Amino acid sequence: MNMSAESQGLVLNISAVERETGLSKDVLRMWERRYGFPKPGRDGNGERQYTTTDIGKLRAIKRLMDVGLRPGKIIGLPLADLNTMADARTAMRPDRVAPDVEHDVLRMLRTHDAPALQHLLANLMMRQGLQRFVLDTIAPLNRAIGDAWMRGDLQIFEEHLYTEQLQVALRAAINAFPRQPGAPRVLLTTFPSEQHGIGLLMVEAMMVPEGAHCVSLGPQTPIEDIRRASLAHKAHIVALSFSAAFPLRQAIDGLATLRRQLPPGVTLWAGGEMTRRVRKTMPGIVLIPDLASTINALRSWRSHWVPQPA
Amino acid sequence: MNMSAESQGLVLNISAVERETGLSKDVLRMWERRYGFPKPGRDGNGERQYTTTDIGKLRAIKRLMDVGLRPGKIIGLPLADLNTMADARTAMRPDRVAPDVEHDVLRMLRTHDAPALQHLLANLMMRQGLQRFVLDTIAPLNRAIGDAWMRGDLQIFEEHLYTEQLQVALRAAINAFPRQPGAPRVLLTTFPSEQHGIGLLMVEAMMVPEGAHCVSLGPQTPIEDIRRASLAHKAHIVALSFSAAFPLRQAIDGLATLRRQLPPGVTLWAGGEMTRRVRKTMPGIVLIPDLASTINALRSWRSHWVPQPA
DNA sequence: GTGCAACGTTTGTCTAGGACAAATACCATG
DNA sequence: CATGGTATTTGTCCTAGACAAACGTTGCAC
Repeated sequence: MNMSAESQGLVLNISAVERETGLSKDVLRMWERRYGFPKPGRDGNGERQYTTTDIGKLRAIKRLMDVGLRPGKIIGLPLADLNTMADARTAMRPDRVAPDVEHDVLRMLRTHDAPALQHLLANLMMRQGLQRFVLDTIAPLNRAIGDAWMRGDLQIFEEHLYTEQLQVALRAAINAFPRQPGAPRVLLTTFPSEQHGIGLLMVEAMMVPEGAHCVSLGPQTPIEDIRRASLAHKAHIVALSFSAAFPLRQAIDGLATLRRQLPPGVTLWAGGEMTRRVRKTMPGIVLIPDLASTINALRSWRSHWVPQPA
Repeated sequence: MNMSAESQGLVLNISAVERETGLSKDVLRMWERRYGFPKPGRDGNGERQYTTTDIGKLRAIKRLMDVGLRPGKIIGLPLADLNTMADARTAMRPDRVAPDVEHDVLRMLRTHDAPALQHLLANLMMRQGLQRFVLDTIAPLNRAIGDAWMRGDLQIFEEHLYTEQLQVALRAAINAFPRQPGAPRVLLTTFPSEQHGIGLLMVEAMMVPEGAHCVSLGPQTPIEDIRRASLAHKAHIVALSFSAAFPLRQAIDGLATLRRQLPPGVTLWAGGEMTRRVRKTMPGIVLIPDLASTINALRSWRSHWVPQPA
């Protein structure tokens, strides 16, 4: 009778879990059938009642999947092991954001203090310069925010608030650079099934100080539209961004198709976490494994490019 | 054999329709069972294949539902009738955005030209002033964008682009006003099941020029958190925003609960399209049926309010 | 070793109809 | 006119089976 209730006695229905974890109802039911986790209790009406403990483990799994691991390999592991794996991944990366900055940002997000966050971001940007700001502060901060969400330290809409404020800050900084007409014109976008658009803005922030003229189409542009836009803008480079979990085959097929559709003189770049999983060599496609490489790739392009006769 | 293929021969699976219309897969299947619409063809594997014509009608139905109509009443009507109803609604409203502004904004969205849109919005705002900008330009523009989406003139992510740019413009304008310490403190948010947050920003834009000190929690704040935040910020007014389709009973119950939890000295406002559907009188709750009323409500509050002894 | 095709395995999404509760509309009563 | 009860509408959840896309691995050719 007085068995210890789940911490705080909170139960969530399957919709709430879908919202909290980003895993579809179908997937949640399927995992229960196949792997036996999560195995929620049922209410009087036979409907699933998930616990906050379930949410924690599901989030950890989701986060590891987002960096390429497969659910079957990790779903049986205890939460502690999952956290160990996630920690190992973050420890692997040399770039860590200053602890006090991370702490401040999390506090502002939890109190929904958008103006303060905006002020902090602007301040850091002015101090570091746009490129270092993106590389040294934003990239690791993104990971820190993701980890905080996994631990349940942030609500999903608090993560959205972060993304939104970051976009405001980056856009303002990018717009502050004057457009140089003679510079290489770069078309930025993602394939239709790619959700994450923040990477585009970060790439743009890396390139604009180098004197590139960026045209961002936003995320999710159909291949045919990419082709048309590249012609319309007379782009020299078409750059696509892929998040870590993007289906490899779909990316390779899409890139090959796009490569065939683009004029040979147009350079095609593929960047983002996904590109580290690529083993094949793809003729006519330049892989950009991390943000810092963007600058080298641009300089390399400049040294090889021969102005085309109109 | 050579029967006319659907216009452009495009077919969409149920996931694509969910994404394009915002109607869940369950709802799409249920409507097919109950009302016989939409009745998609099937591919070799028995999976539903919707046509672009289906999408058009589904969007029209969704849009009319979002203003309070029920699906059973309208799902049998031909598309022309649905459009007539939608047009009648827009014609009813006296506020229409200037046709050339609407045209320009749609063009910029279709070409994904965020900087141009930003420039246009900033320009209009400077010319009209913040309050008139919100009332005369943004409110009708929002409806125009929604209608364009219904007609299929805009992709879903182009609508998102609009929302995003609008937020940038409004936030910048709001931040430009100095914070007056002695003014009434207004806490702005929505209930957890309410998705639409842009209304909050518009309310804030209406109030800040009146000298109010607004604290926006963003959308989806649990009732208990609203209570705590109102105490923490010593709010004089707590203002909630509800979109047109918000479940009436849930709003009334939630408002009654919140009213009981808040100190009697704190004024409780309920605004947004939904409030026009309210018939009951709710003691201790002020209904704000439209944006323009915000200013009157604020002046009324000022004239009635007696400073509380600390 | 490197590149590539063919295979088995893993994984997500789709299908069907049944059931029920939340939300609403309608109607009667104070 | 306001409140409360009843009928109807409507969305979400349930089970369990099926299949294709994505993945990793193996074997073969260079």
